[in-house]
Amino acid sequence: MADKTRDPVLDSVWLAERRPASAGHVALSREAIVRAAVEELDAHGLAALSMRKLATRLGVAPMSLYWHVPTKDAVLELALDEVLGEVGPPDLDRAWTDALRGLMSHFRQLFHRHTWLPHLQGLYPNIGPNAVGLAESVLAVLVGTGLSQVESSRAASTLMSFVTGFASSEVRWAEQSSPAGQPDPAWIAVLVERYRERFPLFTSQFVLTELWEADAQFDHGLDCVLAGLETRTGQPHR
Amino acid sequence: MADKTRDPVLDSVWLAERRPASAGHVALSREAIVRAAVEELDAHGLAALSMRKLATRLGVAPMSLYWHVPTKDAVLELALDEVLGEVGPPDLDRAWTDALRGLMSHFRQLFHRHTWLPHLQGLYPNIGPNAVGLAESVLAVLVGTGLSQVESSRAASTLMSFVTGFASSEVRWAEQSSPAGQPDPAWIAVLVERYRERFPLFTSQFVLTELWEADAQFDHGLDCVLAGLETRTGQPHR
DNA sequence: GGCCATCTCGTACGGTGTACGGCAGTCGTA
DNA sequence: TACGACTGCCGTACACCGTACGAGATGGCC
Repeated sequence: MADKTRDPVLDSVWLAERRPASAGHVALSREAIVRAAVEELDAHGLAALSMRKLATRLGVAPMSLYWHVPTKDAVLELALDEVLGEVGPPDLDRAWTDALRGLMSHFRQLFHRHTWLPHLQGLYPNIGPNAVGLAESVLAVLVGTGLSQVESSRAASTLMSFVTGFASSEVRWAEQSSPAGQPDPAWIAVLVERYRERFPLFTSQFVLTELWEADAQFDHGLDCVLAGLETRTGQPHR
Repeated sequence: MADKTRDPVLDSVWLAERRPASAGHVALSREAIVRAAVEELDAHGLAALSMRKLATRLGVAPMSLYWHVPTKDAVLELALDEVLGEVGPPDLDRAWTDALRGLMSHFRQLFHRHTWLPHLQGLYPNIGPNAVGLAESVLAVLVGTGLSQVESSRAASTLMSFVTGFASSEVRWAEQSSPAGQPDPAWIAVLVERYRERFPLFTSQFVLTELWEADAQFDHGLDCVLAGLETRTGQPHR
């Protein structure tokens, strides 16, 4: 589905008209469907979500969903934006770097809570209210430093790119690591064995235990981006 | 498919044994399948790729593919790594920032050539030879600056995170823009109309034509990350 | 010739998204 | 009160998917 001849943005749920709201009773609603979808995704992942299972979870026949929602893709698009709403507004009283750090950290946590998120990130244009709200938050902080609008936009794009890229690959690796964070030694051994001569730098990474600290890795990267931004703002770091 | 009960990494093609190579003639091979898959993906996108169509393209019955390849996911994993091989080795004679710029620029171009790439990026652990080779290249440049291994790894992660994040969202937007780069004015109008009061900073971005220059945006972001890196290396920028 | 490994394929199963039309209930109007 | 129109729910059906299973074809080696 996700493609076919469907235009990725002109068919976006966010651009289509919503069905006129009813006066009478409900028993089912777009909101309930999206909520159930998020639960199902959190519990069983993207591949396990089907319209039939979703309907079952809601105690309803499969085709009933299609009154409230035009297509399965729409459900996913709505679910994506739904969780993006969990990032709160920025704290504009703190230093701009700290405000951004807070925002980005919350954003990253989303990927941990909803590990299906990276799988959707590349699929839809993010133009839902919560996605846009997040962008607005980031921009607000940056504009507050005195940066021009163009510079702020560029900085926001850079920041968000880093965090989505980082979180996506982080989740991918975390999916097959022990809770403590170390990867499974069994396949690490296979990997190292296979690549040792050809890729010595890559394989020798696996013995550096500092690198398993994902939080430190993230902070390091974020600090780096912020430091780079700073060379353009002239504002003091930290 | 992509999930089910499948473990994302222990079932990776790269960790499984390959079928012993044959002596006799071939008529079909893993390599041919992967090549055809990339062609099909380039031409019609991820959603349009099915094992049946792939088989048709190869002039073969659907189930014949399964001798050379364990599953459809494996095909996608192989296709992903295949195109990653298009990024050449780094030019170690240039300044380290320029070497990285070259590498990252090639990497970004991959996403333009193969727009299905972001859809796969979040799905599999990238442990194919070409993915690892790319990581090795980046590490080689960084280690060459005198950075420690840990610092180099961190820097590489930051860099790659930015580029994948940037390229993914870039492709998502590009998919529904005119070749010249401007987005479709029709839905822009809808978007602006809907969000004007709530998200003034976001909506006002659309009139800033400088922001349509994706290349400039990318260079800006990359420069920013490199500048941040530099504050740690002590090496001169540019 | 006989055997075995390699490779191709036909059939079939259980799943998917969703088009289409039917049906029950509610509401606005007369 | 009668009656359409509309809202919301759903049963059936279709085309398509990934792939398990086992049969058959082909070739090299003893």
